Amino acid sequence: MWLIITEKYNTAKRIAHILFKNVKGKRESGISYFTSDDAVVVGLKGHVVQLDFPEKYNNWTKVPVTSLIRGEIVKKITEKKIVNLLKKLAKKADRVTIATDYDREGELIGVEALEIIRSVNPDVSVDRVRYSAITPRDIRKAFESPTSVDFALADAAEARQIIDLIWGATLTRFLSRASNRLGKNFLSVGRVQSPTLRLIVEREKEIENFKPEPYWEIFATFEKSDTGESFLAKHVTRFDDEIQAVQAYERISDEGIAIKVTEKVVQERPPSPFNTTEFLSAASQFMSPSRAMNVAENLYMNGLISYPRTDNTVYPPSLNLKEIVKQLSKGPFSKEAELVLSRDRIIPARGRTKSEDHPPIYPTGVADKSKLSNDEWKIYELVVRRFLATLAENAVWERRHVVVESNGERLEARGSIAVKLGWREIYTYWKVKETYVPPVVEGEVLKVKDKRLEKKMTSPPPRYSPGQLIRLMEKLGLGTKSTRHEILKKLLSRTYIYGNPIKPTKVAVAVVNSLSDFADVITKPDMTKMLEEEMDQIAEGKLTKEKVVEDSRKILEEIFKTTDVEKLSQSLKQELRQELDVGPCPECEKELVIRKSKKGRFIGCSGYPNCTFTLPLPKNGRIIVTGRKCKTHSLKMIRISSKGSSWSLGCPYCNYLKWIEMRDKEGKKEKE
DNA sequence: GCAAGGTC
Repeated sequence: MWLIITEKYNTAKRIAHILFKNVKGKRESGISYFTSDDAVVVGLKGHVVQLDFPEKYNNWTKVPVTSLIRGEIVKKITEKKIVNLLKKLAKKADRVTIATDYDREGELIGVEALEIIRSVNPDVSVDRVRYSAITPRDIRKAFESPTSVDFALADAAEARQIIDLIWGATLTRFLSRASNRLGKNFLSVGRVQSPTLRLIVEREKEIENFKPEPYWEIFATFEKSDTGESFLAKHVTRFDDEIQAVQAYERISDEGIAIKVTEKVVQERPPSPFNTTEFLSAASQFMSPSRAMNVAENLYMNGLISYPRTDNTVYPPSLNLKEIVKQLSKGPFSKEAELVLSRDRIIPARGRTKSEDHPPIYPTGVADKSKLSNDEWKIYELVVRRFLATLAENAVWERRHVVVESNGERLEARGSIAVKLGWREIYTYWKVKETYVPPVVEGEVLKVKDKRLEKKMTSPPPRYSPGQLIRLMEKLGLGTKSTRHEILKKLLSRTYIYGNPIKPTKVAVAVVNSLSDFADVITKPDMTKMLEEEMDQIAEGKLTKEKVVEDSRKILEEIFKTTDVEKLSQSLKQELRQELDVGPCPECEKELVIRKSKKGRFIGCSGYPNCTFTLPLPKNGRIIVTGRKCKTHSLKMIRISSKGSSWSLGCPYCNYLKWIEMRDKEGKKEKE
C-alpha cells in the first residue's frame, strides 16, 4: 500500500483527485481520508505533536526556574485521532510519500508524521514530493520525480521549537514568580510576543513624553475676478516663530498673482492582490484580525475564497482570472464583474512580494448573502471587491497646483478631481477625496477674499491600530502569516493591551521594563533575525541543531548568572503595585486600591481601618486600570476585559453613583 | 497555568 501524507485535509482531497481515479472518501474515528486502489491519502492538521517539558516540571513554585534551561524535552501527541489512524495505516504501507507544504515548517511536520510511521513500520521506503501550487500540472510534475526528505531543514525548524520553548517557559515562569502572579494571572514572555509588546509600550512612552510645540499656518481664500469662483490656499511655509508668522500674515495684501500653475492628469493604479497581512489590515476596519482570520477560514472551508494564509501578492499564471470574473458576474457582484469584463485586456495588478507558497487571496465561488452570517458576508465582499479591483482600470485624476504670490508671500493650493473612478468604483473602502481648485492662468490677478492665521500644536505619533501593528510585525520579521493575529489575541487575553487603537496596560509596561533590564534580547526583533540566520545555516549543513540550541542555552544561563534576581523582583513588584492604584479617596484623599476579599473584589481605601470608603467592582472579567482620569473625581477609568474583548466601566465612583440613582428610582416605582 | 508554529 502507498501512503501519502499531506499537511491538511483539503490538500489530501485535492491531491487524491488529481492523482487517482475512483477516489473514495473514508472516515475512521472522526478522521476523513481518501483511497483509490492501493493508495491512501491522509491529511494531517499541521503539527500533530508538540514539544514540552515532562510532567515532573509542572509545579511552577517547586521546580527551580533555571532547571528548565537544560530540562528534558519530550514530544507530546496533540492530535491523538490522526496519530492513531497514521499508525494503523502505516502498518500496511510499503511506500510512504511525504507531501506536506513546501517550506521549513512543512518539512518538520512531515518528519513528525514519518517518526510516527516508522515507530510501527521501521523499514518502510520513504520519499518526499515538493509542489508550490495545487494544480494538476504542478502536482503531477512533483509526483513524477519524488526526492528525499530534507532532515537538515526539519532540524532547523526543530531548533526554533526548542529555543522558543526554553526561553518562553523559563522567562515566563521567572517573571510570574518574581511578581507573585501565579495561576491565570501569569506574565508571559516570548520571542515574538515580547518584541511586539515592546513596540506598543514604546509608542505609549513616546506619546506620554511628547511635548507639543506651537506652529503657525496661514490660509487665504482667493477669488477669480472673471467667474467669481474661489479657492483656499495655504502659505508655503509652516512657521515655528509667531512674530515671523504675524509679519507674513500682515504682508498679504488684498490681491495676489498666480505665478505658477501646473496641471497634470495622473493615473492611479489599482491596489495589489491580498496576502494575509494586507487582508487582515483591510479587514481590521470591521473586526479584529483574529476574528477576520476565523471568518476567512470558514469561507475557505466552504469553497468561497482561496487559502487565506499566504505571503504572495502576485497572481500565478496558472490562475484563470477571466474565468473567475465570469463566474462572479453571475452573482451579487455582477455589476462590478461586468466592469472588469468590459476591458479590452485584463491586466492584473501585482504587489511586491512574489512567493510560491499559495496564490493571493481570491474568491473561488459565488456566495449567497442570505446563507452567510453578517461577518462572513463582510469578509467575502471585501475579498471579491479587492479581487475585482486588482483587475480593473486605473482611476484617473486631474490635478492642479497653483502658487499665488501676494506682496512677496507665497501660498499654494492643490486640487484633484477624479475624472474616472476605474477600480475605485469597485473597491469602495477607500474614500475618494476630491478638492476643487478652479482653472487659473499664470499671471492672473486674484482677489484676497479672506485671510487667516492659525496657531496649531504639534501632535504625538498615533497609537497603533491592529492593522498597522500586523503590518509592522511583518516588516520587522516578527511572527508569520499564520501567527501574527494570534499574537495580538494573546496580548489581549493576557491583559497586556486593550482598546483600539492599542494601548498597553500598566502590567505590560512593568513587564517590558524589567525584561529590557535583564533579558533585553527577547524584547527585540533581532532575536528572530539571528534565529532565522542560524536556521538557514542548519538547513545548509553548516551548523547543527545541537550546536545552535547549546549556544542559545548558554546565553540564557548567562542572563540568569548576571542578574540580581532579588533586586529585579523588588522593582517589578513595585511597578506592578501601580496597577492597583485607582486614584485619591474622595473622603480622605489617601490612595484607593483594588483589593480582594473572600466575597470578591472591590475598591478600598489604603487608609483602612481609619477610612472605610469602598466602591464595588463587577464580579467577572479582568480589571484594567487605564491611564485616563475622571474629570470630577480624579479616579482612573476602568475597563473590564473578558475573552479577548473589553468594555469600559468608566470612573468607578460615577458608575457607583449612577447605580445608586437607578436603584432609588426603581424603589420609588415599586412603592407606587 | 509556560513559546511559536502549523491547522479547524
